[in-house]
Amino acid sequence: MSEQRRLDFLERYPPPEKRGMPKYARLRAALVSAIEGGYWAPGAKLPTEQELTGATPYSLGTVQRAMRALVEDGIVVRRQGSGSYVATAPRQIDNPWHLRFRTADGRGFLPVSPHVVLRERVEVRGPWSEPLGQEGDNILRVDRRIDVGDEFAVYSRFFVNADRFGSLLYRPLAELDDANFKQILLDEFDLPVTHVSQDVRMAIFPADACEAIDVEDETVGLFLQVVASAGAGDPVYYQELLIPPTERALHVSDLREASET
Amino acid sequence: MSEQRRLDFLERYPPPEKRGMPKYARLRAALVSAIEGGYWAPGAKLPTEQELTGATPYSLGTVQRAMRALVEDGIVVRRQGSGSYVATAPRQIDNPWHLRFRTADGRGFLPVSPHVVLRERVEVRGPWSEPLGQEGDNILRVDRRIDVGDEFAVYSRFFVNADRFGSLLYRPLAELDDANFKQILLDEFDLPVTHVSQDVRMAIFPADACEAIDVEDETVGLFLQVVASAGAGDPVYYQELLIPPTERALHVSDLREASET
DNA sequence: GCCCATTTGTGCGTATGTATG
DNA sequence: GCATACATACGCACAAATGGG
Repeated sequence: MSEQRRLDFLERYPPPEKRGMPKYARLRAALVSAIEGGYWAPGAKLPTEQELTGATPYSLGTVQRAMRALVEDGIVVRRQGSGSYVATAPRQIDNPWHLRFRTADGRGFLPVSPHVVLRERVEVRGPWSEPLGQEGDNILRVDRRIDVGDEFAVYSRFFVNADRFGSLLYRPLAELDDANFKQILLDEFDLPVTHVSQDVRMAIFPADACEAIDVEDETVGLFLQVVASAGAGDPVYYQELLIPPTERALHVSDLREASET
Repeated sequence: MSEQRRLDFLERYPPPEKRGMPKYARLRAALVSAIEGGYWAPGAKLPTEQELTGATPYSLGTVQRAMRALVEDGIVVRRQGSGSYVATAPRQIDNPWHLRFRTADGRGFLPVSPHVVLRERVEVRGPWSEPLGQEGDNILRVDRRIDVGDEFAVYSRFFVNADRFGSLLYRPLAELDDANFKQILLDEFDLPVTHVSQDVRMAIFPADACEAIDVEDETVGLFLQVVASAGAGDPVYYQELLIPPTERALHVSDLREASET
């Protein structure tokens, strides 16, 4: 007889009931919530497929598809013949704004603290125009100064299509300070950001940015361009990051590449 | 009656017959080969699930799993009620050495041409030691100068565990010039590189690297550190790239993030 | 070394839902 | 309305790895 494992996670972390959301996605979401909420500690053994199919309204195939997705996320490790376990170093699910700097020991990331310095519609065209479908001034730009661990500051320019995501226009600025835009997209627009394209080079920073982040004019630093998309071909935002010279390394990806052998 | 679609791709692009390779992976590999080989043009309609299950030794579930993997790769687009199509801008499958620089128009990538300048065992420890499991001098280092589109050169330091991948030691250097190490890992060791962690910062280049890539001493440029893993927690190589100042943007990722909402 | 229960991995067949044209 | 085609879901069978006795 196998050891009894906790199976009431569905009560504590109920699966979302979004209309049209498939079962495997609901189960996956519930498991993610439970793991992030500490229901199972890192390294803990998860219920077996049998237990999950028995104690939940999900069939074996559905359970397996949800678990496979968690493995691809790096949240769960499965060992044939042994069991499924919470990954010991679960990857950060929400890497807000794609801005993570390594700590000195290389293991963690420095805390970031953003605040909005500008919000406006833009009519000029730029690298954002094509991916976001600019027509006239339907582009919303949000600039932020992002303090990184009391060491330095990064300047961020953020662009979305105002026709699609106009509700951002009417939020108070303070609310945008700490907003995880990915979370907003998922919660309010049901758009999961799944693809990220990032280009990096060195560049001379413009005067306004230098002033905003307290570096001297004409500073040369890292220039990062980000296009985030929902699904394979639906860009939802474009972002530019100006990172002054620092010893800290910017972590640009910890992502899956090709899938399933 | 539906239009007859070409179904002899399995003869022209036979699925690999690796022992223990699951069917869905073989079908996926065959489809990838056929698409990359031009059997179906971008935008072309692929055979339906029915046709595939009927004309191949694969069941519906297997076909669907292979197709879903292709969608996650961005190689195929599926539309319910319509069909499956080759993506019009299929992502580059093999981004050798993670070194791709945008062309001026931002659409393509500059050609790269590497050649080996050094191959040796190393005993000193470094950032590669922990992920690769260094014990004594069991680390193999391969340095290369990589010319990028006749414009500039990048210096690359590459590290693997010699105990695991010792066969690299005995290959002629010329053969390593153009080697796609990912392909070697897949073909000879059955190890698909699926995870890539990349950190970037600015750094002063050491004298030997400056000389090798024809830039002046003490040059400040991009410093990129890469850890590539097979599966969630099996690092297979560590790489450092020294990129001198250039207008060209380095493309650091076009990868999936979270999966299957 | 072997056997055996457990657990995940793969594969097949079927049924049903839903979007497309 | 209708046939087509992808999407989800279920149930079953067997293979393969694990871990303990």
